[in-house]
Amino acid sequence: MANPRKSTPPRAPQPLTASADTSPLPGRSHGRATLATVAAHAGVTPMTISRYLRSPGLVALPTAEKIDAALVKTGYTPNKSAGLLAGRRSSIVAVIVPSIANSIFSETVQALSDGLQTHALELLLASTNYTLEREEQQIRAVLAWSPAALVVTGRRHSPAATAMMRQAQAAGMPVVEIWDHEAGERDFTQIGFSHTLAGELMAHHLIGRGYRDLVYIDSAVPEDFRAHERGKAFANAARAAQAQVRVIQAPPMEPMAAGRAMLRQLHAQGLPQAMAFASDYPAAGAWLQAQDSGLQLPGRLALLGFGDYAISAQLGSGLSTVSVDRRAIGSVCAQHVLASLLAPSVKAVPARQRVMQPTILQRGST
Amino acid sequence: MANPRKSTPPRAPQPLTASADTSPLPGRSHGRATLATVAAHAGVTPMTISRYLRSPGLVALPTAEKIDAALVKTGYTPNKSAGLLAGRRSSIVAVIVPSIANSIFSETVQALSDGLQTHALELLLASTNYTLEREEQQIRAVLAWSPAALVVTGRRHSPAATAMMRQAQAAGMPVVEIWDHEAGERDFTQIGFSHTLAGELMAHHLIGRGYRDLVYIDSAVPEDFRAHERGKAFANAARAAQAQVRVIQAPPMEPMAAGRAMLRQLHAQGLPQAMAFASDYPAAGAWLQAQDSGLQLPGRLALLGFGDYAISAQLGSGLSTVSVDRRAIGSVCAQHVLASLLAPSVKAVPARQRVMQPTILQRGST
DNA sequence: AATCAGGTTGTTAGCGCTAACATTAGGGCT
DNA sequence: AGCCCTAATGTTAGCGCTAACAACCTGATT
Repeated sequence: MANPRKSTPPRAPQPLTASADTSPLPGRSHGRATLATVAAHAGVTPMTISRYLRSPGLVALPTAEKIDAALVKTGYTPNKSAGLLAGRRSSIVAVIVPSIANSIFSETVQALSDGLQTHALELLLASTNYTLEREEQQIRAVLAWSPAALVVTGRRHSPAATAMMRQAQAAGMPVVEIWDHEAGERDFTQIGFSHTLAGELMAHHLIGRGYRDLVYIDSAVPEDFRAHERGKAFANAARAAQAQVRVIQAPPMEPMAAGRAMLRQLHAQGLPQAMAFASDYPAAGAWLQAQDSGLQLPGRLALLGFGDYAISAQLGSGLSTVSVDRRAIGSVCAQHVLASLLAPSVKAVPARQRVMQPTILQRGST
Repeated sequence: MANPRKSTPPRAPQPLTASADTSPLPGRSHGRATLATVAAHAGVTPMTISRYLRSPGLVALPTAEKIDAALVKTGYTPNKSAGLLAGRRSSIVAVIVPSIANSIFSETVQALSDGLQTHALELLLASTNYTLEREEQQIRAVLAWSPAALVVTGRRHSPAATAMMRQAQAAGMPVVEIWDHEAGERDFTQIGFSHTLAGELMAHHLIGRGYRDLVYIDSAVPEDFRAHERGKAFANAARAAQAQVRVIQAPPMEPMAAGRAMLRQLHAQGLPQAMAFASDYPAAGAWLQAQDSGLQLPGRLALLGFGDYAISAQLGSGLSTVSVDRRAIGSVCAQHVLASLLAPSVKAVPARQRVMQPTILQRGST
């Protein structure tokens, strides 16, 4: 019983594909063991191994033990391509973000990845560098892998990209837009917040605290639609409240340095009462520049960031900012995808929106 | 001649797999068009479409035009799983990092991704949360997709993980360890630098500038081997130079806050002459805390970070740090992978090491 | 006119796996 | 004893694609 060979000799004729019994090691051709290799070792059919791997409860205990041994001995690694081709069930989730390096997205991706990993889903990640053209290419590329779900950033896409997303969704694939939200009938599930709302929130906060001469420092990236949307809403809300407002595009340099540069420039030409930024990084840069210039915050100048990055809490009495739960976007997205995949019917989890609320985090700079 | 139909009527009976000619739209079963769908539309064999897609020069011009039209009409998207299964050529590169959110790695991943995208390679990304156990799981998971290459972080792996990596490499897959380097015979290509060297560099810098009572604030993460290695080397080098040195583990909190906390604590129990950190974040936190406490830098206390993050250049007269080219690690890795894949022989691009040199970036804090 | 080379397209056979159904062995029931 | 039901395993047929080779059609060569 300890020696399994005792009961194995009178086994099936096992002509198999090729050798696999000549060498005790993994398969032949290109190295890896296949189900057939394992099956030969365990004295059963490949189908039984496949079954055992996916629902162990379906095979008898003695068989299971033989299979376990064979699995270890052969060092079997499943071939997901073959599995996907035959079974039409993918374990890949495709995620497309503007930038991997930008911590605003990387935390979301991390949370998403964590959520998926517990269910053995893999992450196929692509970045667009903030261009719709690249996004379209990337969507095309990842769809070729028949992912279980497609996650894209934002609600603006090229016509071709939208068409591909629609078709994928029609074929039963969950398609999610993260980091954005717009009211009304939408084609896809959105998990995010309204950047218009966020921009208004920023304006109202500053106006509410008495600042009437405002500047919004916009993102230097042309296709950073969400930052522009916040800026536009900020300006509209400010004007509606009779405040003076300018929207200025940041110079295309490292964000914190850009914040410093903008403050320096405005300092030279005349400071507004308050500056709002497209993200906490330039705001932090401006904060540091203000400190270096001996500007009293918020007495002489108020500063408002966006995103609630770690640095904002660390700067002196704190940088006021807009808090958006970056990790929640990722984890809610993971949950949504999992729910969609487990749903009995494809339509059971329709394009329900998950709206998040950005909130003002008032600290010492306003 | 212009009308190819002239010679086509007496063609093959083309029974095909199924319909595909009954409906002008994409395939049937599960929505997507297949090569057969396109072939039916173009009046040729699937093989010809396949050929055209991979090497357009091999098909005649009139045929190419028909195929182009059919491609557009059917909205064909290739099925990479099937292609991989049949052709054994993967376009996936698997990358495993400790953390996606940590900007230290996300910039490397971004550079890697950029490098791969130009050659139509996709990125399968997984994170280990700094545990070898998860790393092993992730390696196992990504190998199931037969990636074209495997990139892991660091040189420490579980025995099973190492075995899988060895086997993959033996089967011809480039396997790369990034963010680390150790002299001598190694199993895998390494693209990174020696953390021992970096730690020594930090100690020598501080000692060279006259500081003799040192503290290294180590990472709070137990399996952040590289930070520990730097700390150990730092301490050894300091002791070898007759300096006094302590290694203290940071509290497990947000890195900048941890830096502040450590400085506060040391301030209470007696400050060393210089503090070195496992990364720029806690160093920046300490810098801000020092400023809030009115501590003169570097007169009363010297601060040395690691990583050359953007913030370090922005803090007052600057935070001295160790510069390591995070993006270069990613782009060199991409180049190496591409070279390996294009190499005629698998052995043509062997485990050649790419050693990078960390350098001290002296700024105002030391 | 027969031969041949080269360019172009078709045919065949699988890659490794799983859905769907078929088969077999045993156990409880009337 | 005969029957049916369930549990366990096997068989068959492909998923969509590509490697390898076969076939064909020119036009040039002898």
